[in-house]
Amino acid sequence: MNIIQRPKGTNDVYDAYGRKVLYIRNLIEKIANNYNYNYFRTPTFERTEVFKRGVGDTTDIVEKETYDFIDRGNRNMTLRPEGTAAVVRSIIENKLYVNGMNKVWYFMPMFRYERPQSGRLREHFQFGFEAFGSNSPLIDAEIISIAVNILKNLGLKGVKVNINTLGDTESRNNYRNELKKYFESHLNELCDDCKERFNRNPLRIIDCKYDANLDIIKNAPKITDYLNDTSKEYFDNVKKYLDCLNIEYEVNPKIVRGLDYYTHTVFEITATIKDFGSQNVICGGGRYNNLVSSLGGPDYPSVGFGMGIERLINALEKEELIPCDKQIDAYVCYISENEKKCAFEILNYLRENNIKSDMCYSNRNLKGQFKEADYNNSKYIIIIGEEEEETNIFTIKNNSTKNEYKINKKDIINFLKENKYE
RNA sequence: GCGUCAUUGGUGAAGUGGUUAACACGCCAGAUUGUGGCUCUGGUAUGCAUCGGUUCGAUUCCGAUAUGGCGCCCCA
Repeated sequence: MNIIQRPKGTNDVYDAYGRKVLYIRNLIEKIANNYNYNYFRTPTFERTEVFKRGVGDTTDIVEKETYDFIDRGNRNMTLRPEGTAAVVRSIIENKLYVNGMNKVWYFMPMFRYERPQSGRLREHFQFGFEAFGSNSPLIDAEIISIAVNILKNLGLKGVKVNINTLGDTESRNNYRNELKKYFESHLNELCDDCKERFNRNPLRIIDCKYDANLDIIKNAPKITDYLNDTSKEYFDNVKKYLDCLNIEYEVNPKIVRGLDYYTHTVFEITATIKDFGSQNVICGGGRYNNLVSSLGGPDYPSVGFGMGIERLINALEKEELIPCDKQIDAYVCYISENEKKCAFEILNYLRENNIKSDMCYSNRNLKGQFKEADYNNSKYIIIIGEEEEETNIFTIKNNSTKNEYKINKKDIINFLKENKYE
């Protein structure tokens, strides 16, 4: 075993990939500001119970995918497998529910003990948006529109929202009982997984990919037939508001989501991406009106979504939609060792004036320094020799046109700023 | 967790049961001067994921382990 090898299913982030992560993060931050959502962060690990009770201990995530450990104080801890339950815990502990509404976004690593694949890691980053404290279908539409907006801003085509409702508690229980009744007599026709689901979470049988073609699944009762009036009206309003935001969606009664806390609206977003394998769902979310109270807080309805960064970057790379070139404004070169100090001073002067710049710190000749300038993709090269140091008039070379200019020291900043996009 | 395929330098890779592991890119040095990118010359893996086994001899064959890809389950 090689200690230099990173743990299974984890990633080192550097160079181009790092720039891609920051590019997405910056965009999210901007959009979060526009929608007035506040930055949120929770600890990387929580007491295991937070996720067991929050996410639901019949879900696969908690049943077989959590990263659990016992700390030195003998406490059961779990590395955060998803954001929502952790944020909810924090909302309750800090009594943020007194604020009425809390609109928050996060960007945090998540951990799931799984067999890795591309777009599926043991440590992956997810960002998400959560809106607490409103029962209005407006906010469901807002949350969905944020997700759609982000994907469209990134340039993805064919962004498609698949939406469904699970109804309120009453509707959901009615439906659940009806499903149990329905499947009871057909139990032996189902796959082994579904037999297990029958006891724990019969809704998930509907979503089974293995049994999807069986007539019993196709003819199974539909949630839409078991919604009470308030649930039906709620769903209609969500759709109405999506229409008024011009968001394209498709109602898909099969979406039930793998997390137990959802009520009413659930949705998944896909996009058209070349050669994308089984990980084409890049965003998932929904409403979870009972989660805050089930973790010991007050009645505090909420809705939110999560998106996986690595999967998103995969998609953008396949569609060639993500910039990753590096660039600086100026690279300072010196002809001989004598001018090194002068170069360092000029460099500092540039940086104090918000010019993105650098110089060579090892003892390379001019040729080597030019190479460094190219490596850093510098727009300009400033050359300092004996003459420049004496006269304070510097040679500035545009690295794409190769034109050279003689510029007085006090005019350098203006020159670089004005000619930045030349 | 199941199935399946893979793993050769910084990167892309060729290749073989037996002397120095091809080629290309990249990188470094020099020709090269106060101006590079072109060209030329030279240098760049005591090493073929790891550990065992078979063998006179293994990077090549076999096994285990590790990691990665794809499919399934599930999910972001």
